[in-house]
Amino acid sequence: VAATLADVAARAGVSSATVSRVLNGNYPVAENTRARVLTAVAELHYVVNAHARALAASTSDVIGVVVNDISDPFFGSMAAGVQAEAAQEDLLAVICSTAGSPQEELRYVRLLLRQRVRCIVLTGGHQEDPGYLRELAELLRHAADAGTAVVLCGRPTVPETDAVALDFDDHWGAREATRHLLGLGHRRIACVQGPAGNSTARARLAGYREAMTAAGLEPQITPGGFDRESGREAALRLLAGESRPTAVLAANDLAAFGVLAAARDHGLRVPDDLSVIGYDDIAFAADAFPALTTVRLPLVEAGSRAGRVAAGLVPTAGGTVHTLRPEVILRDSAAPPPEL
Amino acid sequence: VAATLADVAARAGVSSATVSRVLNGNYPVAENTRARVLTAVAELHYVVNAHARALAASTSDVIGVVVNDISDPFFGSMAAGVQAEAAQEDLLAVICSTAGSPQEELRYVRLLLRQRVRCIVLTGGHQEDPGYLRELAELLRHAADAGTAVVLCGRPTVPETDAVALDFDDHWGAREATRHLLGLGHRRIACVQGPAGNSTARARLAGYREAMTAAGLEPQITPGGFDRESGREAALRLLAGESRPTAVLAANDLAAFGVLAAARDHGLRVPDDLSVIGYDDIAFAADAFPALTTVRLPLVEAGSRAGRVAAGLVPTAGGTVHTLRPEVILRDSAAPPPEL
DNA sequence: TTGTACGCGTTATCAG
DNA sequence: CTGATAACGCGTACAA
Repeated sequence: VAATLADVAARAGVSSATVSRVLNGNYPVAENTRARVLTAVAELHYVVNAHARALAASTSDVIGVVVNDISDPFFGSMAAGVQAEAAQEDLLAVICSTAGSPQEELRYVRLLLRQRVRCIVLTGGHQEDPGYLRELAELLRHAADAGTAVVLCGRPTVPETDAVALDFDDHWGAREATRHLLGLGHRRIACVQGPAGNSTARARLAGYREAMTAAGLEPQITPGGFDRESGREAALRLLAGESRPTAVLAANDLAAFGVLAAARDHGLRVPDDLSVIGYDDIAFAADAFPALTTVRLPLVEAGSRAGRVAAGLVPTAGGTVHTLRPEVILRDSAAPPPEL
Repeated sequence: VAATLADVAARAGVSSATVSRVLNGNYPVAENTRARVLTAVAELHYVVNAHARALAASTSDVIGVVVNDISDPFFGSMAAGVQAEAAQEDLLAVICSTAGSPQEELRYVRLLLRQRVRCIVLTGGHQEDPGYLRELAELLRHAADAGTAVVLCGRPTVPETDAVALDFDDHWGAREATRHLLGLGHRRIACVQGPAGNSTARARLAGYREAMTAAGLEPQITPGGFDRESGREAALRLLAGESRPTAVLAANDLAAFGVLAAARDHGLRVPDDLSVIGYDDIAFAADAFPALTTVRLPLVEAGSRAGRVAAGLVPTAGGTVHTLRPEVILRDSAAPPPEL
């Protein structure tokens, strides 16, 4: 039911090759035949078949973006950055949500590979499982062989691979955030960890650890996650336990929201009784109560840069790693500890 | 550099047809030849070419989703719903952000049409511009002719079109929210409008109007938008003006966050001095200060349903309209007006 | 159960 | 400047 090049050609009284030429404008065509072709195109409501084009030209107009959860602003912001940049080049972005499952991620990479996408952007920290990483590395090498570039956005490089990485310096960010609390006079600073085995969570934890150790303090770490509920549960444990902390560094902003909620449930005022620092600076951090002190990550910018690489706008040596600096944003959720 | 069916066939010592058959499993194949084929596939790292497959079988494995802004949780949630459902069927979702521009929307629909996507999901309210709607309707008819279904998610039906619509009853929701304020004793209730010409904004405004008129009250409407900043500016105007309202119904939660911020800047306590109600109930509404009273929309569910239709899992008569009921969520930002 | 051969809609090469 | 025509990689009747 859809018109083809041949249909248009027949109607315009030319060969299909000519139609192709006026459509792509890459070869000279006489002005009047060009006009005839264009009317035929309009009359038949002709629409190029991207599959046929991709097959013949062996190029695709789509890039793939893999995220944990597209409704999470952390990923949403990066995806938006990628998408915006892709749009500049008339590229389409297929977005895949893995729910944090490495297996799903591998599955999606395979799916994207058979779509012959121009490039695959993997966002967010990876799971530090040797088996998974080996499989991923192998997949990425096959991708490279097949001409599909891979960009890592907000995630460290994958060993034995020439994927370009745009990583956040989370070690630095968490260390600075912890130092800020230290500077305010806190000594009992707890850290709500991110998901076990997540590279981002590990980097943040390491930064926290470094700052604490350097200050001669004992790290106080409790398991958590990157979602609000994990943060709440972790905080509940922390606040109920012995030696309650005077400050909490959360795995990310969502977890920090959970910590804030738990503090409220415990009748603690933030920041008077408890200081809380988040991580990421998603858009809503400023609207939380109190406005969340946090570590800002240039999420959209990272996405844009990844998108530009994906679109082939910037020449990149394989295996390059670019590190993006976070920034501590001072708002109202962190203050000096309560007097004793 | 990528292996083809023929390569695999050669290596396995069979015809390419046989390889195709074992890959698709839709025809009987002898167990040992099947094994030979599979080893060849593995050895050559063969990956199906989705374009070739789509061309030959004239079916595609991708659906298109058009949103205003993927980093906005309103759209992110719907997109997540669609995506999750698509994933069940091994479908990929290409997500396009229009930034609210009707022209961009049309452009993306065209782009998706040439990708021969299975289905296009258009999310969120549309612009009520006759020219745009006419063009859209025409495009959707061509889509139908070409076999591409269209689902409207969170948006009213497009006239002269057989697109399936899943719409929210925003008129009802805004009316109930307003009634809630009325019931609390408010008389001076203002409404921060959404973007001019947006169908969703209009429906919400109409609901507000109806409730006010029924109560014999004068509507107090101020231009706004669906973003935080618009809400803040609108509230600033409202709070600086004569006859300051005791309650504000915001166009959506983001705008409500802006209203809350403006109230803080004015030294007004919410809800003691000013009640605020949002709309959508995005995940962060509960973390705002005070926790936002709002109207919950089943965003993810709407997305899932749209996704199921898109995946062809549910038989749908063309032109059907399903209306989803919102629900007023009582939290802490709305209370009786201050004593005079 | 397996192979042959054609068609899917474009692009690109090569004549003219 | 334009027209044949051969790929592109796969699905699928039709035959064997």
